Amino acid sequence: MSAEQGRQRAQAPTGYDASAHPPFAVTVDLAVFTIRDGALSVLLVERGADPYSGHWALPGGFIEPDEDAPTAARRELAEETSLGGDLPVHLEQLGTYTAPDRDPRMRVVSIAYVVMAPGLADPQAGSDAADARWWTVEDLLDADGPALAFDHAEIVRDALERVRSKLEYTTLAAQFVTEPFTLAELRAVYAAVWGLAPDLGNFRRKVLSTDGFVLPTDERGASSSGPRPLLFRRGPATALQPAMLRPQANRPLD
Amino acid sequence: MSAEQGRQRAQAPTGYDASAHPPFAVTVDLAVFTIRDGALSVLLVERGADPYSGHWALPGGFIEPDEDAPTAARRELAEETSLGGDLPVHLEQLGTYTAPDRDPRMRVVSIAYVVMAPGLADPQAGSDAADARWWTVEDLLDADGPALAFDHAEIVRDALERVRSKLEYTTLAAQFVTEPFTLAELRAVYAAVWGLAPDLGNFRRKVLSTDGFVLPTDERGASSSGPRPLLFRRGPATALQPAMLRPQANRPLD
DNA sequence: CTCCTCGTCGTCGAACTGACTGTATTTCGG
DNA sequence: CCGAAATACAGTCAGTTCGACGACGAGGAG
Repeated sequence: MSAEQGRQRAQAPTGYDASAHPPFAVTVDLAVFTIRDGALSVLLVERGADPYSGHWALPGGFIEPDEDAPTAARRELAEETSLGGDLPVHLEQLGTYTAPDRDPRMRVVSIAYVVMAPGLADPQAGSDAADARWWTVEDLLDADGPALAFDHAEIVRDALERVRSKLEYTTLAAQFVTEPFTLAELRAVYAAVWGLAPDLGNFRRKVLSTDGFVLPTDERGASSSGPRPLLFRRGPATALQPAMLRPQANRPLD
Repeated sequence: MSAEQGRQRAQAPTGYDASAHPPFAVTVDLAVFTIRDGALSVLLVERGADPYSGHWALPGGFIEPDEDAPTAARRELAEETSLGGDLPVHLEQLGTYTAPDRDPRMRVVSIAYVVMAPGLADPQAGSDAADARWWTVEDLLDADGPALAFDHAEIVRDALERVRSKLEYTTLAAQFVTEPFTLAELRAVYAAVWGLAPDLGNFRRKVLSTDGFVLPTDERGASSSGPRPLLFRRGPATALQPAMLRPQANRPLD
């Protein structure tokens, strides 16, 4: 809501007294995932200014006066990764983080977004960041991994869980591979995100029997040894029904 | 994020110039669902001030300087429904709505929450609202239903879809009934939310075979005719694995 | 006493899954 | 040129869950 407060504070119905409300800054933060060398990775930037100078953080920035949050997210994504809005990246809102002390300077609420994209190039440190690079999730979550700025460790945890669960019941894995792709490449996405590869035969059966998950082409890719695998493109389907379960989570009712 | 902008705007590292950023107001809006007389219903308040004076809207209000969004949501909930924080209501963040022109007075972003609670009493119009009452979802979505203020129609749509899908793969339905409850009452929740009741026998089998969904008591409730049904309480389980599918969505791969 | 309602329990075939085996195709080492 | 290794792809089989449906029995209404 927004207008109830006009009533609640007994102000003039049409006027608005900004001083009656605490000043908020609103930003977007991006948890950008890709798969590099078979490992699920997140894009982080090294902060060059206080607070948290020298710490790694999620890319992000303020929402401009005339743009909404998705637009701001796409703009920041383009600035940080040279990913244009035309690339088939998946971008979805994760949640909003509002702890009053999450930024020591002032009251900032951050709208976090999850981005999933096929193998991206190494970023160059933007003009505003000391450094920028991909971190594998494994390195990031390691005990002696970097301590992230603000509450970004929490955001990364939530984003990771979102990605992992979305692979179960959507066709989102196809967003992580470049077209055309083989089924082995698609399976490698699941292996990288879940840490455990689904059974090869059952995976093929599931993907191919789900109408519109992948579209077969009439081409075959290269092979280091063995038959040349058929190439596919992304299909129009978005939901997986029933879900594809993560291998380790298969015994929920025992 | 929040501090990147310090860099991006080349400000002093520790200082912060609020005037460099657009002033945002941040509110929470609540989509409170309950089941009354077998119908899924949403709580709305009638606005008593411009803009949208006379229109129905979701309850909500500003976030105070020293509280986070969940705290603000609980506070507004208590103010609007006399639901204390002790009642077993489910409250979860739905998403944040940021269209620049969603409030004609100033820039407002709203963090929407979904609340699910057992049958609630009729609200009395708060001191700040012209009126407040429950609307059945059916009446609300009807062609000649009320036009909601701001973008609240969109929020209600999203919230409704959230509730419907959450019933599929979580034990959330138990949050809509008062303890102790019968399986028929629990099934009526699914019927009200989905608009179609799951098969009785299969529903029993699913609920009872899901460990920790409901806990049997040694009491039986009243019955207008027939055997007296066993009473249950909510169990500790939260996830449903595999999911319980909405009846009309059972043929996804045909 | 009888009808009717509804809680409870059981059955059956279809669909899906996990685990596994088998076969064909290609490259590479010798 | 030939065999070994690796890989794509197809198929089998038992176990589980699901939708659909029917049977039984306890209680109240007429």
